[in-house]
Amino acid sequence: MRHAKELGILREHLAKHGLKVTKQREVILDAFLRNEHITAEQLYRMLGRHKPHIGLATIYRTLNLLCESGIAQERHFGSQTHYDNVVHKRHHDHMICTHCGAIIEFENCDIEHLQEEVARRHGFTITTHKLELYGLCSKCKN
Amino acid sequence: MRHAKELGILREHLAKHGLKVTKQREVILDAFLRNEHITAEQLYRMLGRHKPHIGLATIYRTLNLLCESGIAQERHFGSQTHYDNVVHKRHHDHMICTHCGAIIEFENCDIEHLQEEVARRHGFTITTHKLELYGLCSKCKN
DNA sequence: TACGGTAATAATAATCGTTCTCAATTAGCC
DNA sequence: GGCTAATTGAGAACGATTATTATTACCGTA
Repeated sequence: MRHAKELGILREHLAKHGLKVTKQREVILDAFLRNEHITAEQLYRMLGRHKPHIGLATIYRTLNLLCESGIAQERHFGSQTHYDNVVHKRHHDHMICTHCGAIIEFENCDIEHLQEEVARRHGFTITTHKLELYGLCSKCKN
Repeated sequence: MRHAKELGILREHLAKHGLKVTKQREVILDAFLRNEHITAEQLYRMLGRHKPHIGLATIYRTLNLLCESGIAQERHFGSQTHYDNVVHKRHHDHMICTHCGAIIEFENCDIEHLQEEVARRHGFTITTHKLELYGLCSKCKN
């Protein structure tokens, strides 16, 4: 079975809240984990011809469960909500080209350390963060 | 006249794009600048009993103009879009308590320098950025 | 000051992403 | 296997934002 680790995390989260493990939830988890980040709509189309048809509402419900259990993280970008895979992949931030829409990922430990420092100074405990740089990518500078 | 500087910026932006200066735009700009950050809905209620009634659509249109001209910056938070005043106030980022919803502002030059460095490494030119730290504020740690 | 072209407005309808409702189905414990 | 509560899919509903449209306001020019 693929994604055994994440399936375990999800099962545990469901058990802890008296919820049930269903075929749909397993299918959605599996499809979700094949991508870095994805929207509900994309998942819906991706699972379009799956044997038991999966409704859009179920996908939204399940993505929310994945967020609660720490497998996914939601990010508001444009009009849609994107869901990031945060288990296998290290945390990363984004540079977004305001001209062509390109998204460049990066990670920087120094920045994260400074964030921790700022938070400590305010008695704040960080659980997660979001950093987005907007501007022009190398191709669009002309 | 209050907010003469920002009015000048807006007028210039409008002129450059063949758009017109209207009473509504001046009123909305003025009301917008009285706050650190605000939503379209809040502005709408705030201007509810203004002499020429101002429609919600006009507020959205004008806020978009303010963003284009660099006077405002939009931020997606929860389901609504918040608009930040960025002319008088220095750029600042936010710590958001996921328990009580408190928003703590901060600014940190070192982080911004590191952002520039990362961007340079990717041939990216930053025009603006957004940094949000999520977690628990000092009051909610219990 | 009046004119004329064009943009802006208010009201409303429409759109889009997301959530809710509800009857039918299914998981998980006895 | 059967009970009970959770889950599902379909479509309606929702809320924030944008488009439409007839009317009004701006502003350069005469």
